[in-house]
Amino acid sequence: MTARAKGAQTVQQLRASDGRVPGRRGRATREKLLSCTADILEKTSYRDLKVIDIARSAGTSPATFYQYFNDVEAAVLELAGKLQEEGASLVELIRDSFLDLWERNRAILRVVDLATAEGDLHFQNIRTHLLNEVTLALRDVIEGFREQKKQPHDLDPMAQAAALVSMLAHVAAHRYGFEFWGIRSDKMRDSVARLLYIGVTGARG
Amino acid sequence: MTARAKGAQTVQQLRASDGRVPGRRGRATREKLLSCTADILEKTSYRDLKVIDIARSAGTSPATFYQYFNDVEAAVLELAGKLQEEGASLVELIRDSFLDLWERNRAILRVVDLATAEGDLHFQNIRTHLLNEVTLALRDVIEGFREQKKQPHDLDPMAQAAALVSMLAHVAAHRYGFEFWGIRSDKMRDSVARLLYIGVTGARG
DNA sequence: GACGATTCCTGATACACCGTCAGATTTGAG
DNA sequence: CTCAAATCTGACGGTGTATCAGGAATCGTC
Repeated sequence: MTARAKGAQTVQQLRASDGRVPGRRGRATREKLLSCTADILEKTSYRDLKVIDIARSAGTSPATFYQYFNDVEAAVLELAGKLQEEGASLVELIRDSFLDLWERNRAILRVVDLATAEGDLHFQNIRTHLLNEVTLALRDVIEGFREQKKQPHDLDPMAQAAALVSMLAHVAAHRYGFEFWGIRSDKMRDSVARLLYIGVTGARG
Repeated sequence: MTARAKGAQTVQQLRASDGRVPGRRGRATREKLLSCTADILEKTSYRDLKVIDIARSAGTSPATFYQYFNDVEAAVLELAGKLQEEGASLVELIRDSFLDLWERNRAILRVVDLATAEGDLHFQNIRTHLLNEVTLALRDVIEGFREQKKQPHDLDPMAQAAALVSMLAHVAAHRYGFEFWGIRSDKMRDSVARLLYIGVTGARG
């Protein structure tokens, strides 16, 4: 079992694994390493993501990698963390861009999913924050409909919202899988939108 | 990138990596290796699942492991394959045991999920077969309600079923995550059941 | 533009795991 | 008991991990 990242690296001041404060060049190679990590993650499985490949691909040596990250997970964690910023505007995307966000970052998001399922707290936080806003926004809307008696009284708006977001997330993650089943993606989107609508408003399709 | 399992091992006759036909003892250690793999998968992350650990834990050597499996993935694949048999009775479990199936095999199922997302066909098939019956069963029921004009005419029953199964699968996979959000699991179950009911029948809660 | 200090990078290294093979050991049928 | 098939393992070359000390580039300053 490898050690997890020991300290948050973006909190106060960016630090290398020793105490150095990175300058222009340092940050550049750091970024390069990150983007190479993302690239490789697109092409190979998470299990086969190796430090040496990242380093090679970035035209540098493994030792350099460890200058900036404690291990591969730390790099992926950082990539995932960047999604949080993107997730801030996620609420507006509910209607039909939710799938696109997932699409653009599917390589990272599936690792987030796995790590979350495996109980890694770092990733769990990211996942939470990423979906939190959507879920909360949905909850509020559902709450409104419940107060209007359009939804059952004993319904928990947060649970309902979480169930709906689960559907969104899972459908997004397995987007291509459905085509394999002979399901047209526009039909899929229809069903998701419809269920979302019904689940939120309590109305019929 | 490691090689994927080359041939199905359970199709005709169980074969070791050379041409041997395993006997009593051989199958025993094979089983032992499998169960140890499952055990370790419970405790450590998929990424850190090492052949040497499995072998040690089974009281044998890495070389023995390779006698029976091409790589770790092959072992996990086999474990996942066993779920297909269990999945055969999955239809009956729709109402409230779906989550339990996931629970009992969560370590393996999350790997199946990841591998599926990463496009491994072996795993994709297992996932497909595992969820296939449920989805098909749901589809038929939905189809029935559509013919009764209880569901919109332009609704694709298969897509609708897939969306609902997505919700089930995702909720099951992240069961504990919801407690972290302060969502009571009985409320969660209520919402899922309700959405499932509405989604299938087209009726209101 | 030369100097020193700081930052950056890498070769070397010790260690761990992978995947393979020849050969030692065990099993069991006759 | 004997022998052949089945089973296991020690040993090995190859690759990846993680660390460190020291060489190379960069920057501020005079």
